[in-house]
Amino acid sequence: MGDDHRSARPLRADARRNRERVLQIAQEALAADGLTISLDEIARRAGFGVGTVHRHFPTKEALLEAVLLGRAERFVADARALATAEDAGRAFFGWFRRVAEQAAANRALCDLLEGGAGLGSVLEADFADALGRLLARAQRAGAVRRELSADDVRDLLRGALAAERHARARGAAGRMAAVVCDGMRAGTD
Amino acid sequence: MGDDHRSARPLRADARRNRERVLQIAQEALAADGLTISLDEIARRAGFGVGTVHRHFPTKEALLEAVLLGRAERFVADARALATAEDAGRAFFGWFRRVAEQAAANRALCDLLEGGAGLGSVLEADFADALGRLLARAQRAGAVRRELSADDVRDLLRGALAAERHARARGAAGRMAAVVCDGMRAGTD
DNA sequence: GTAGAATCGGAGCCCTCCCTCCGCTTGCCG
DNA sequence: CGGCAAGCGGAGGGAGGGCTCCGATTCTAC
Repeated sequence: MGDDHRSARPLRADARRNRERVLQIAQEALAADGLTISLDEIARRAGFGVGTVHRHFPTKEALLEAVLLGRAERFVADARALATAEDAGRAFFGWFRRVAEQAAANRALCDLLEGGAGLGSVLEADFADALGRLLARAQRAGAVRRELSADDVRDLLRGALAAERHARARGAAGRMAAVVCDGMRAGTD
Repeated sequence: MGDDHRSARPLRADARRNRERVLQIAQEALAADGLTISLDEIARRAGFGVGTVHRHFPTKEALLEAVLLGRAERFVADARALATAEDAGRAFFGWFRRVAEQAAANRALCDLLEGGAGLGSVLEADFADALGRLLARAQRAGAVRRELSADDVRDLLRGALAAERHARARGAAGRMAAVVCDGMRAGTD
């Protein structure tokens, strides 16, 4: 559901440049400071007035969507691409760790995936679906414990994200997600 | 460090009752809604004016401390009591799971333990110390992977907490922390 | 070069929070 | 019971966040 243009006339050249700059700065600011950063602060960092930010992105949510939705969708696409991978266990664990590690590098993305249906309940449904398929195959292949449901794994991903986010700040990236993955493996205990 | 009274004269009977009631309602409200609940809302639920809440607890932080510090300290005491337990592995994992499960039942306690040094940097130090001892013994006993540092475990606890908190809302309490514990066990993979 | 449309800046509105202040009420001691 | 300190309620100050509005500015078609 749409940005805007396309139906109306194209943006003026300077406006298009400014829009790009807002997007760029917002992306950096969100990655560094998370979803709670204020639009005033983003405008300040970009060197614009608040009005300019609001004209291009009418609400804060619209800006978040423009910056983050694509990234989150990539995780879903990634999961779908692995739906028929040879090694179902490898596919599942690889995806899980990749999501945890990549999201951990971006505070806003973390906030988004950790939170409930904060942004895009549609995306959340797709995400759950893709995760469910990957999990089911991995379980049939005997690589993941049978008793874990898709909701369990969704919550474990939230946990891995929280752990990775903090660990990353101390230069221990990747290890926390690995521990959680080992916990999900079959035959442990 | 100190509530208040004791040095001054004792509270008037009605004031003491009211103080207890604020504490009681605040405890429930915080458990249900987390650290971000407003003092106005707590006052409203207790049936008092904001002024009354602020007289008994001069700042929001003071109220949080009165409600939560004791609970968090119990975790530290619990860890210390287990410092010489027979089975070091059992002691470590039991403690880890207990913290994750009990805190998961209380949103504010979760927020507190997940966040950095939000409240009581002294407590945080004690907490880290107690956790470190429990971990070191469990590792010497071969029950926990050697490569995990105390900071790693602290972050994994944050993760387990986040996972448990969400899982609890769907009636899957305890399972998430168990998975993380299995991931920390030695000899996996 | 110029007129007019598109864009911009940021003051300012509204809302939510924490906290303070003070006039009114209430328990308590003599 | 009377007086008064202790306690109470809640208006409102100050900070900060989202969003709007409109005069000033800048681009661009002609």
